[in-house]
Amino acid sequence: MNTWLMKSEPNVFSWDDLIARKTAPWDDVRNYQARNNMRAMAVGDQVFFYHSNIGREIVGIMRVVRAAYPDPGDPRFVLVDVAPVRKFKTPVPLATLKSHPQLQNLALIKQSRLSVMPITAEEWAVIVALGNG
DNA sequence: GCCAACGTTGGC
DNA sequence: GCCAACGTTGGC
Repeated sequence: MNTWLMKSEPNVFSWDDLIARKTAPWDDVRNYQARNNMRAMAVGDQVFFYHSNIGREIVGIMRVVRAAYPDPGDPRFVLVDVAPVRKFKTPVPLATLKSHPQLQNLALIKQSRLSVMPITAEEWAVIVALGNG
């Protein structure tokens, strides 16, 4: 199983929206690097849900329930379907990630505009511990 | 609201 | 194929 992080602006699509939908396509990714990461996802992979712009924190964990398929709105890009796994007891803010010695290589920090990125097993474990989730 | 970073577009 | 102009993302 691989692990990932995906960003969404919560005023557009939030964790609570995902809970309400139960499962939802992750759409509007219009960046090739992010798309390539989505193509590499498999059913069962786990994904951190990060609220960008408003909140700026990882709020929970979701899982991939359908692997990449063409975006009907633009076949150059793809969608994956996701479902919630659990919410963090303590959301993990960007500032905490930035200040953690074991998280300095996060693409979230080094490539701030990338919206879909891989997370290593080590980083995953550190962040889950920070979130008490 | 500003602006740095950076990806894309299009003229040449 | 280069690169200037432009648009977008997202932190601050």
